[in-house]
Amino acid sequence: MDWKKLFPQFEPELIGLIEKNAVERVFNAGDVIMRTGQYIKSTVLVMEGRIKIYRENNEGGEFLMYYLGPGDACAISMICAIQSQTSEIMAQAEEYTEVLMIPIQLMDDMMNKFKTWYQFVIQTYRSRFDELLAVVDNIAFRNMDERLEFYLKRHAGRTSKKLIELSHQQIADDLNSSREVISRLLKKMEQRNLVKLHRNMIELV
Amino acid sequence: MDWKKLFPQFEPELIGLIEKNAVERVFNAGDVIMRTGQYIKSTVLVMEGRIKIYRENNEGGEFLMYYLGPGDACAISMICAIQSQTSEIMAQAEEYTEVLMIPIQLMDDMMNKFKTWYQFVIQTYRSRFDELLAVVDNIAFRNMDERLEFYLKRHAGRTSKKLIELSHQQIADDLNSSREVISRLLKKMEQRNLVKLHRNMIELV
DNA sequence: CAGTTGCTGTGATTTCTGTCACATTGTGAG
DNA sequence: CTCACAATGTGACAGAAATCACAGCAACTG
Repeated sequence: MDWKKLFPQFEPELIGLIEKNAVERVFNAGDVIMRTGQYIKSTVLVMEGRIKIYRENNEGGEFLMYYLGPGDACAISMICAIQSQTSEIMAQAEEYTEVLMIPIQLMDDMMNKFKTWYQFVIQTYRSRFDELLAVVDNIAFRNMDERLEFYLKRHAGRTSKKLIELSHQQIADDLNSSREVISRLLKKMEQRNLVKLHRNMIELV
Repeated sequence: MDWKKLFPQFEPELIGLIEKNAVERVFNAGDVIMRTGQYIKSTVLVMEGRIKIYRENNEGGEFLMYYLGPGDACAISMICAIQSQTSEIMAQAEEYTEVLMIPIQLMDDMMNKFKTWYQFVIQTYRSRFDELLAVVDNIAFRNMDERLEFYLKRHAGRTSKKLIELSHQQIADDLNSSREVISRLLKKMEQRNLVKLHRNMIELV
């Protein structure tokens, strides 16, 4: 595994420590990686794939917060790991995904010894906090049409493709909306020449 | 100032360092402490009073995220301070407020030297992240009536009073709603015997 | 006390979104 | 090809909330 390329800032000693202690795990598309209320015992580094971090409410509704990709770490797993607390979110693999699980016992040590790790943790907090702020902005101030555009752009940005392979139902779930609403809004976007609609796929133009 | 009582976990050496370097600042009700886009040069510890952390959008709407009280620290100022970045939020004193401003230059040093500081920072991140999660839950899954109840309870919890001195307009602003909607919902709550309404004041029962 | 100002109550209307019902279309299995 | 099923399109309706219009009421000012 050449996961070190994803974290070029880490010093060799830190990489050695991680390699010696971390466990590699693999998930397939749809696998649930972390569940609301679950006890956390490791910090997660993403090597490959794409993890969806979302919130679930008791009535079956769900709400996408953000994605983690290669080189990202789960901020929540870091916080919870350090304090040995439970998580309040769901994490699910969107595609084939490989992660490194670092036992929480190492966290304190790594924070103290390695400046690059400490900075990486801070950077991770900052990024996730910002993403969460963007999410709050969207649901607080924007209507569904704008939220949908934001969603599609973010999705395209991640995969850097012009093609988004999602059904309307999946999008509706992520936005905690309903399929009909999404279908209608997408049709309007098509009429405005922003997208082209295909089966199970949306093309940005 | 006996601010040390608010942070009993800090070791004497850390307290000494803070006392030597931090600047005390005072704000009156309504003073803006931090503005969107403003450059951050200090980490803020709250000694007394109450600070409202909220988001503003370009069309004049605002949206309350959470409050900071005595013993709290501003997570955003910590993150931004460490990375010398700008903030994306507004902070405003809700009442007479005293804070300690710790220059960012000290942050790295304190994180390395003092385990209690490091743990305090982590604890702060965790708390704010959780609060933000609760906010997301509310706007994503709840209607205005439930959000209003949550808002009132949180407000009462903070001040540990049964009396909430706010106009309907202020509440509407915090929830990014309109006065009429809030008035109507409060009336309904009064009919359900959850509150009593007075001028500029709401009484929880 | 009269006048002004700000807070609250309430109806009418509109927009956005969610829900139900059902039609249509694409795709793969047999 | 035909059937079955999943994805999509669309109309009708319902409910939440924003907006507009205006009335009543409390509190302060001079």
